[in-house]
Amino acid sequence: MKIGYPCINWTIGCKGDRTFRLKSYSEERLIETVENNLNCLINMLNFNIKNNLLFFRITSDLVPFASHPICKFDWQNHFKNKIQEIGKLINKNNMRISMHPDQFIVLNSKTPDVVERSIAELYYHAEVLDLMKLDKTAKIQLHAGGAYGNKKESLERFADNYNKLDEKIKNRLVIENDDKIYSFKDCLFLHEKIKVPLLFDLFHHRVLNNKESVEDCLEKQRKTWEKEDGIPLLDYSSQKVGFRPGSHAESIDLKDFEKFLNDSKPYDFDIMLEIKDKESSALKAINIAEKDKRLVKISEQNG
DNA sequence: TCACGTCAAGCAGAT
DNA sequence: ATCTGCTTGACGTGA
Repeated sequence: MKIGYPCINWTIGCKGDRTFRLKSYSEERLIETVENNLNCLINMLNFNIKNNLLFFRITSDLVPFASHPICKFDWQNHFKNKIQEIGKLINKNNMRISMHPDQFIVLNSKTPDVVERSIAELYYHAEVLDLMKLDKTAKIQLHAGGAYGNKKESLERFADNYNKLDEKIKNRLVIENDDKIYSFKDCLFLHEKIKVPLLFDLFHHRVLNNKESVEDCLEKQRKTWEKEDGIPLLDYSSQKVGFRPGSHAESIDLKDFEKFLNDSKPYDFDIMLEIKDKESSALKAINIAEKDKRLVKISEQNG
């Protein structure tokens, strides 16, 4: 078990997700921004290593407009050395990495143009991880998409489009249950069709489910991951009290987290804390998890 | 230096 | 029809 937080770190004053307006696109601007983002990523990774946070989600904004037609720049080659350096840092410290393309990426859209642009964006994500020379355990997590009034048909459309994807993307894509449309059970249906690994989002499951126990989901999830995919990934969050169901908490509910750690034995997985205060909650979580025999520690790996 | 309108992209649900 | 949320504010013009 490794624990981490997504994309940005509020402590070190450098977030690595800088972007700019499409209107002000230029090659110089792109280079300058990516340079900044990669340096920040290194800083965040070093912070994480120091604090035993060995799971991290890399922002989709690392290379702004990478999949947009406006971008003709060969950023892959230009930043090859620096990206490889980052990959070495990750591999040396045996860190787990994920990425999460945002809401515009809809593989089962009824609009062919949306699907095409989504695939381009997925390709960009895969390229970042490939350039870092990370193995198949580094994953790109995506929701199943829209419902369009017919969930079954929409899942079948997802499966059809998935089957046409480049291996480069298929190697890394995993599907996550959401809190509005596709429950974990729906994702299992998808897994049966295309054998894609499933990422279990505990919080989404609490909002949208089919009355299955968490243990039941963890058992079924485990079977969707092959050995080379690594141990399963899990998103953890808790409800922001007084806000709409599904609203993410500002900081971690430690009692709930501790209870989940106890209840989830003997399953092993890496946990992404989707909590708004980021590393602050992650550090508290690590403190609690230190008592758990499942936790992988940096000293043990290097020793 | 700061206020504030707007930002590449999709979809669903609430208002 | 328009707004909000999603993993999250922050870019950039105008004064």
